[in-house]
Amino acid sequence: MSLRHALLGALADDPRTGYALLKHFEQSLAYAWPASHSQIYPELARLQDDGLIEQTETGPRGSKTYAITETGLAEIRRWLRETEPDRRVRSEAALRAFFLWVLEPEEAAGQLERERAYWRGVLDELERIQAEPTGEGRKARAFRIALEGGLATVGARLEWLDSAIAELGSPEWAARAPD
Amino acid sequence: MSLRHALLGALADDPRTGYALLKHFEQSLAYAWPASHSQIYPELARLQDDGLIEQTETGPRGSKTYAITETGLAEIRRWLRETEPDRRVRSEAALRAFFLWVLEPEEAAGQLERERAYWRGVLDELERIQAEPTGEGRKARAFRIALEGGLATVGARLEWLDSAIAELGSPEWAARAPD
DNA sequence: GCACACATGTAAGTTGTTACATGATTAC
DNA sequence: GTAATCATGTAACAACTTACATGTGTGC
Repeated sequence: MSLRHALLGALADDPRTGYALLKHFEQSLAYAWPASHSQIYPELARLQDDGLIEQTETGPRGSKTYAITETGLAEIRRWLRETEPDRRVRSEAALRAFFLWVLEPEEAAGQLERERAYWRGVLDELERIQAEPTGEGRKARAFRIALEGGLATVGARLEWLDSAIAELGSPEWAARAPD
Repeated sequence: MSLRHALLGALADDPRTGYALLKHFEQSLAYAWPASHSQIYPELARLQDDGLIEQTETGPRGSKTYAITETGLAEIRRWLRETEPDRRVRSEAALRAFFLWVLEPEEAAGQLERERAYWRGVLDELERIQAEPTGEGRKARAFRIALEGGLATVGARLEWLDSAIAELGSPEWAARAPD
């Protein structure tokens, strides 16, 4: 039920429309918990049914603004405090690394170079966000902490890719028989 | 269809029983793609139906040993070469960082300390695996590269947790109103 | 007037989780 | 004998993806 709590957390931050939540997911939360509109809208309806959020406004083009309720705030606090985080991480990119030996070294290195280009782009984007001016409250500080987590992870991945590409280019790989 | 290719990759490495694959997932692949027995066994049956793997042996206690076929090997190569990796990463632990401000600073710091303890354990385990002697072929080298990826990621996460915990303990957090 | 971004929703299918279910061998 | 581990499977449910579907305001 992470999506439920992700939405609750985003609305605890500030009342937002469904569409604004969708954009928020695309821009920042996507790095931790990607979600599409077809998941978000029905879940918002369920959260409202359960009294954890309420619709406070109807805007132009049928947009609906939701705000978290007291019950909802209690629920996200309970989730953070009382439930054990599911620490499993799913990453197809990491999975592929295990099977690099299936390809010839040059081809494997080529794949990793594409990965590097992609994650460089992500790092640039995160650094761009980091450079933007922010407030000084706890919310802004927490956001910056989360952002630093993203930067650390992506930075480490890039360093790893550099060394992995170098290793694939070393004579040991090329010289040796497939296994 | 990542599970399918994860199984194919593991069997390309070596023929294995379903149970051995399950253990392999728990021990190494889990860091990239967790999977349970209730997903693995039916998927093996489907892979066999599709001719990508074949059962080569029936062992004690009804265990079944599978080996990859030529078709299966071609399929994993095709997957690695021709399909774009899904680079989305899902991590509840990372998600929770965005909502740290919802808790009081001391409580939030406590949560991060639990995270730190958990990831230290994972780092220890990965370092233990790294210290084990391995072969020198491409498979062993690729495995070590993947392992280094895990070590880099977990190491970066731990460094981030150290700095985040320090920041939550700083006077700015305690002094300031919730927002 | 037309393209684009805004804005929300549903439906079908796939993937993943949790629980149910069963039986065989090994170590004590 | 009994507990633990080995070994495989199914079923119900929840979560997620992709495709379908529709309508509104803004800028050119």
